[in-house]
Amino acid sequence: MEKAYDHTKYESKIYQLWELSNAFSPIVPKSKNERLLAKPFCIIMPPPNANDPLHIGHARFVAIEDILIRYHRMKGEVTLWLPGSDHAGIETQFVFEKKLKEQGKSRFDFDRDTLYKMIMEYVQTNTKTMHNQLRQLGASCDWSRHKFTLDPDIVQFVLNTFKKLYDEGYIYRGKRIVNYCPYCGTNFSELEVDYKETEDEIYYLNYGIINIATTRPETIFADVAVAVNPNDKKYSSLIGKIAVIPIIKREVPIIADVLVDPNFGTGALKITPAHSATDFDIGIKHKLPIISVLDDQGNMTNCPVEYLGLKANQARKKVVEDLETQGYLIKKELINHTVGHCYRCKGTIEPKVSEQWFVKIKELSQKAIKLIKDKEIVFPSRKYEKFAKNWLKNLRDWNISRQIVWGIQIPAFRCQKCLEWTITNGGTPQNCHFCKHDKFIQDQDTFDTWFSSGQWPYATLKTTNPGDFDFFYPTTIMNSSYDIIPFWIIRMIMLGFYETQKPPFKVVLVHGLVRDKHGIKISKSKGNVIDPIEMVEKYGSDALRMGLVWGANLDNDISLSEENIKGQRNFCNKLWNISRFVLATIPSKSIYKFQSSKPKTKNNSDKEILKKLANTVKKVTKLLDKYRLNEAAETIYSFIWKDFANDYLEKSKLRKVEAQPVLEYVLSISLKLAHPFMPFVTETIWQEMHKHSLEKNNLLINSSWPKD
RNA sequence: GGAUUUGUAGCUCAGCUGGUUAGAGCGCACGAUUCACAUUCGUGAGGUCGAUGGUUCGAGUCCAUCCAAAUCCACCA
Repeated sequence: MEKAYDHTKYESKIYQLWELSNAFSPIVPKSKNERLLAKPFCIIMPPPNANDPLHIGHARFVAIEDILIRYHRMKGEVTLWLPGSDHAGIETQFVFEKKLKEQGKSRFDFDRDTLYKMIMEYVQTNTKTMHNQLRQLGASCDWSRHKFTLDPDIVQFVLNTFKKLYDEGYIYRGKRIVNYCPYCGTNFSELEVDYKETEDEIYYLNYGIINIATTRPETIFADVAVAVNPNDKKYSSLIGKIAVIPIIKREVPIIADVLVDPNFGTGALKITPAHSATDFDIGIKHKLPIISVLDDQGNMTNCPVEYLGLKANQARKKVVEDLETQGYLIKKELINHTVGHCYRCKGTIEPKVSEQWFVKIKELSQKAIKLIKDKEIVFPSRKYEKFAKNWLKNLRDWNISRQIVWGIQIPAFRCQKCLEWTITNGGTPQNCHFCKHDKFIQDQDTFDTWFSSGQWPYATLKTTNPGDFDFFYPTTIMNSSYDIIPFWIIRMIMLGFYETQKPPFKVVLVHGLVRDKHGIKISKSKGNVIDPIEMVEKYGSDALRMGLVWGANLDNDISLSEENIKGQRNFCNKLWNISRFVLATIPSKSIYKFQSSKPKTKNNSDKEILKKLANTVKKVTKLLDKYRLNEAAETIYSFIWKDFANDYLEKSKLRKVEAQPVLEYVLSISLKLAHPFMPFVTETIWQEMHKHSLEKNNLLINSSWPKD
């Protein structure tokens, strides 16, 4: 063995050794009796987006899940970690369009099929990179069961669920205000809109007998009413009377609604249902018509001819000029208010009325809440349980259509004759239910990516090996960072229970984000990005993994510094050198049987270290069962470095031959304890130890978890 | 406006159901050196656990109030 541990020499070889021995692929017991005795342990990996290399956040979840997986595998449970990748709808299409733009092209240069094929190729290349990166991180997942969200069998499940939801009355098509991005050409869910404080001009306008204030004068042509608060005394005499829209001189009613804030602007609000969410709600309540003055490209329409075709901000300028010359502009002032921006392209979101597919959420979310209340789904962290329940409680109907190509096209077919919709689970229908016509056009929209990933746990297990679903479902643990609880975790609970009448997982293990060494959020613009693969190459996978669980408990965000990773690299080297010391006196050619059971001894320092070892085993086991990975890691670190190396090993130098059995025993148990955290260095040492062993295929990964 | 969380050593953070002199890593100071390891070893400095009250035999831990900070959600004409 060399003087220092050089991870670059061993890591990829060790991973190959595991993969070739099928160590990651569980064998589901065939007979009923065997199955009753076997204990399943299953984690479905949150499928990384197939559009970019892995970032440090992925590395954290890989570390966490791999630690748990290896621990349970060593405990003898039938352990499956199922890897996957996510087509990640809008995200991926956006990343891809950025690449197109670099080549001076756009999505409008291609037809639907071509664009889809191009993105698919791009995604497949990325997926390969991602898989190799997962290998570099040491992920002991079962590659033979890998699934992709656009695998045909997965897609079929998603289509079936949509059809079932439709048949059972959970799906409807409705007019709603959606967050439309004219640049991206699609709408976004509420969660995908960033609200930013913006300084804008607000214009006070004369509407005949009443004055209003607005930041969007270009939409006055879409006004259908003026509303005041019913308790606002200064306007009570005007309710029911008529206001007049400037320039076009259209008469609209003055109505009363509690949603109007009497202290804002003039206390009177122009109602524009097509371009504002609040106005839309008020419009529905008062049965007002909807007039839209902006088309899908964000150009003016349904307005006087001089504004036709202008962009909203151009139109605004011109309208304001005209209002001023015609004497309708009373005053303008600057205000700070929040405006929705597209989280992808950062452009202004245009609230827009459009027809979308919705899932009725109430019943589904109530059942999900009940599963959590009944502890059928357990959140070890109280705060994230509250977070998830709170989200479920406040969910609104779920808009699942997106106006993009990259995704699963919605199986909704519109009859060309009567324009009614027919829903299938994939194929074009034979005849229209309503008029018997046989020509259809399929909806161009695709599903929200979370609608398909929300079905991930059962869709994957039902499409891998026969028997997987029965044995592994409900899965044991779902692990994710807290930021995708609203998008993903709660959707999986709702759809999983809807489809299987069982929770999709028993435990939701939520972890925090990775931050830089000062606790600052990592972002490209701040330049504090930590590339996991760079760290692996520099310090080794084991060091990075330890760094990612070290120092902060799972719930909280973790501050990761290169110094910390370096310190863990030093720990790997410490373990390496302990082994070098222990193995130094072993004859190198003959067959050697290592001390694998607890040695009998009368020596006091022997007894002391054996006792400390037993306590450490007990403590680490308990901590791992409670998901307190940071404390477990620290316990192992401190035992190996302080108790074993600095204390016992130093003392043993005077009596090396006599102490040899204890040294061997403590080393082998230490390797087992450390293996889930630092799989590469521990396996490398194990292989070194068993070079001349009689047992074939003696892999640490397959060994058993220590008991005392 | 609603919800959640945090405040412990210079920095980043552990400390689970309350129980001796409050811990780790990094950093800092001093010292050691052909020893398995300089990716090392030894010694040490450094904290009235955000503040004030309360419960208790006993509070970093539980309760109340206050101060400071963070995150998420809603609204903004």
